[in-house]
Amino acid sequence: MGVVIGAVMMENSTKQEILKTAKDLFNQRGFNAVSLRDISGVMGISKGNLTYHFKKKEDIIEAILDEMSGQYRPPQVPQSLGEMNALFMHLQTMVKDNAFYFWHHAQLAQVSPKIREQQSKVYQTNIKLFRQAFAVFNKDGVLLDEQFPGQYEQTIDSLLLACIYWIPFGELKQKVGQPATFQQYAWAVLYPLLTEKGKKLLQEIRG
Amino acid sequence: MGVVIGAVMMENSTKQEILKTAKDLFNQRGFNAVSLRDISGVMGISKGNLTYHFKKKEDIIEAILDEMSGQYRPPQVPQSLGEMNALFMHLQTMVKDNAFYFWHHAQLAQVSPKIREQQSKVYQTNIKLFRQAFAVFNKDGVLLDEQFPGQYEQTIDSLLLACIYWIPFGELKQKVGQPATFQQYAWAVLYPLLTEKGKKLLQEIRG
DNA sequence: GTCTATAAACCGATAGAC
DNA sequence: GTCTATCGGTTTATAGAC
Repeated sequence: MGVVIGAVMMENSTKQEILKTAKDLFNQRGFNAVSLRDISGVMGISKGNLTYHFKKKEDIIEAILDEMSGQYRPPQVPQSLGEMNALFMHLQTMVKDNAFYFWHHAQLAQVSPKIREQQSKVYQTNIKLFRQAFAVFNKDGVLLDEQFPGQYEQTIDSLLLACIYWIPFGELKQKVGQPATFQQYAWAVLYPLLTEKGKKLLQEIRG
Repeated sequence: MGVVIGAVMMENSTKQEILKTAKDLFNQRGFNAVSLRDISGVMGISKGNLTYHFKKKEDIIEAILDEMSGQYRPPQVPQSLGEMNALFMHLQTMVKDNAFYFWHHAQLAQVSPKIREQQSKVYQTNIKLFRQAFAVFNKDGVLLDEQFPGQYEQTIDSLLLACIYWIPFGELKQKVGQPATFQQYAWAVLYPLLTEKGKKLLQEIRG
């Protein structure tokens, strides 16, 4: 939508170009190190033109996030450990492609209430997804019963925490050893909760 | 050291006062929302005086971190699950008292290489600590053997990840439910790796 | 040490000409 | 839509009086 003909196409192409350039620069230099002048400079347009399309830096980051969440297709509830593994890989790719966002996740929540709201919404969506998946796995006899009240909930939180902060944590590790993938963290947390049946199934999936 | 008599005491007291005020403001308003003018204004000193002691904002944050790591006593390797629980509570208190640092953990790594270096050092220290603790627990028969190569290592990473990012993650959760403590996350991750003996011991400790 | 005063360089943001 | 010009605010830095 928006991309129709001639003049209208132009309208959006500059706007889209700004978002693309901004995202690239954020990924390269970090959100704080990128000024509006940098973006317009790289693009070869004037700062005035840039602020015509986006009044504030805040508006740019919000537009990028809107685009991100627009592209994001809420995945189906995984019905098997194989589908769970696919979900982990999907999340990992998504995080990698939007590294700057997860690098600045905490800070961006402080930038605007809208971003804060969106983060909260994504968190709620994902926690529901995992809750349902855990219920399925437990019913299918691949996931152990809760060993104490709240175990599932806290395990899910550990998974989401690892997903969100995997990027900056990996950077922290870098000098010590090669950073693990999110997939590895996720299965390491989940593995001890699997039944014998579940463990065998996982081994088949991951080789 | 440095605090001796008269004039010499004065030298450091202003410097210390700046660090204390800056840290308080960072905790209250967030690192980015605090200007040098804010700090000098709250203290009732001139900006010129502030920049006499610290040339750049970067220097202030580095000095605060130096002080933090100076105060930090590297704990003994926990020899029992009770001592492990005490370590978790100690870490939790430390994180809470320096909330601003963990809120901005990823961003501060980008501010200066020195901070990045210090974070990496702390990470290395802690990973060693947990490795040794895990070995002790396994020898004492309260921790299961590794069920796959790297399980201990990745479990430790999950613990450290939760420790570092517990504060911003708790803020994200806030609207959904009451945030769990770091202690809760830590034991939720560790519990499934405990032997029956270990699980019983833990129940006695935590009630 | 502490203060005032000042200036350069940069930032986000706005107004108005074309 | 795009541009130039400009504003107020910030960090950073320097000078010099007390």
